[in-house]
Amino acid sequence: MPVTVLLVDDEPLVRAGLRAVLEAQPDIEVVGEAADGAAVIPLVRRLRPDVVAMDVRMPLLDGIEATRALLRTVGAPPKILVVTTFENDEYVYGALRAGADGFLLKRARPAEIVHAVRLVAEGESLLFPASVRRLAAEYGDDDGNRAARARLERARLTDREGEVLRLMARGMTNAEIAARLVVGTETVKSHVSAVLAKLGARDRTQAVIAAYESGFVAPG
Amino acid sequence: MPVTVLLVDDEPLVRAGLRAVLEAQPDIEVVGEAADGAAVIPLVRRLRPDVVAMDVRMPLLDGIEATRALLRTVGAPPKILVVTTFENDEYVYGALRAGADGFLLKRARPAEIVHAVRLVAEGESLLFPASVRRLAAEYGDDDGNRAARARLERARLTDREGEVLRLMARGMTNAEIAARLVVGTETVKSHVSAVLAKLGARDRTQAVIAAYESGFVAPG
DNA sequence: GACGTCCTCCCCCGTGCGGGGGAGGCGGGC
DNA sequence: GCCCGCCTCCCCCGCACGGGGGAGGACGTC
Repeated sequence: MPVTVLLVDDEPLVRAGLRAVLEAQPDIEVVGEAADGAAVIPLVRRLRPDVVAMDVRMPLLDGIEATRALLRTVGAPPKILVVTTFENDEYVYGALRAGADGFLLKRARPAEIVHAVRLVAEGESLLFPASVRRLAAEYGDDDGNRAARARLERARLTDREGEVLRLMARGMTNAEIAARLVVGTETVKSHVSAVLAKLGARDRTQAVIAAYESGFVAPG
Repeated sequence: MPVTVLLVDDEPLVRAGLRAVLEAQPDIEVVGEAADGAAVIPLVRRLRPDVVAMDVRMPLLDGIEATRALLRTVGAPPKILVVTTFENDEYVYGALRAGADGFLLKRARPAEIVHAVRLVAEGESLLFPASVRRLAAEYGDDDGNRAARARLERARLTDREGEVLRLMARGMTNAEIAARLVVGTETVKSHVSAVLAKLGARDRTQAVIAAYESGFVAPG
């Protein structure tokens, strides 16, 4: 009995690529595709896939909301493999908290992609090897997944800080951010300082760079 | 006689996607793949494809250098279709100047991708419709391609300015950039001011944002 | 009730940044 | 020959920024 997979990504090219890679395996079958998160639930109900390979950044309903919705509304939900372009994608951790079973980098080699699908299908939790290893090495912990998640939770920006960082990444000054959020500039300065500290950034420019590099904000 | 295509991209997933999309067409045949620019020339000599679909950002030899090398060393070179993630990618214009025949966004729909390959195979020059239309509208010119290229040439950063912007996008202060380039800080300030003016940015943070948004620098 | 977290706002203070000027040298193009 | 673009460096000046420190109120957890 083959592993059945549903592909969810807004880029047709990525779907075609995943389909080509996965269908080359005799024990994996792609049973459907969706271009946005909103279409996922009815498709899962109908197709009952073992695994959903889901992009995090999508129109209408993103991967986090789609994951949450799936686990809430579908009995015996499929395993959810979050597909992303960047390691340390802010959204990925959101998706993991929402209940996703693992994530996968788009730049992974076909063999890794296949491996990841098989692993989550078997019920294993999976963070992308490279980033897990790096984090484990960095914090001297051998229980990679759990430690990595915990650490990333601690360094996590608060809602307000994330909001401020997003506005910083749109090129706004502290005064403009203050006006937008209807608070004083001193408040914004506090949040900015917290963001800089948590991100290890020296100034707002470095913070914005970190936001782009981590995928916290995306170009385009 | 089908159109023969050689795929050049460092991401296996993108190659698989392009292959799946193009091979679905009876009149298009993918005759080979390469993962970096360095492998292109021998492959072109051997396979003689009609079209090379080439990523701009690649290890070893990027799309610009590969394009230049192809046109210089191969008799009766293939048509070159540059594949990119961002519109207004700095490298794309470099590739066009180097002699590429058109460019194509990765997020294009399969039909557009197929269309683009057919078009350049027939000898048409092609810039991605959306960006051409926007530029044409913006500058009130109906000769889209030519005007767009000319405009982008004028607003183009000088070599030094581009170098400075790249270092700005790595979070460096003016003093650090000056040390790196072995010039005075006043010189760097001049270049930074020029960059801000040409990019319409208010400060270095906005300039770095523009660099990311335009694909001048890429995350990851 | 005590504690922690988050959001809010306040002070002082040094400085990197960017604007507005100008200017010299050097190369290529007309 | 001349002009123009580019790279280099210089002056003055205002200010947004970021560090350091503190503090109050709201909310939830234990």
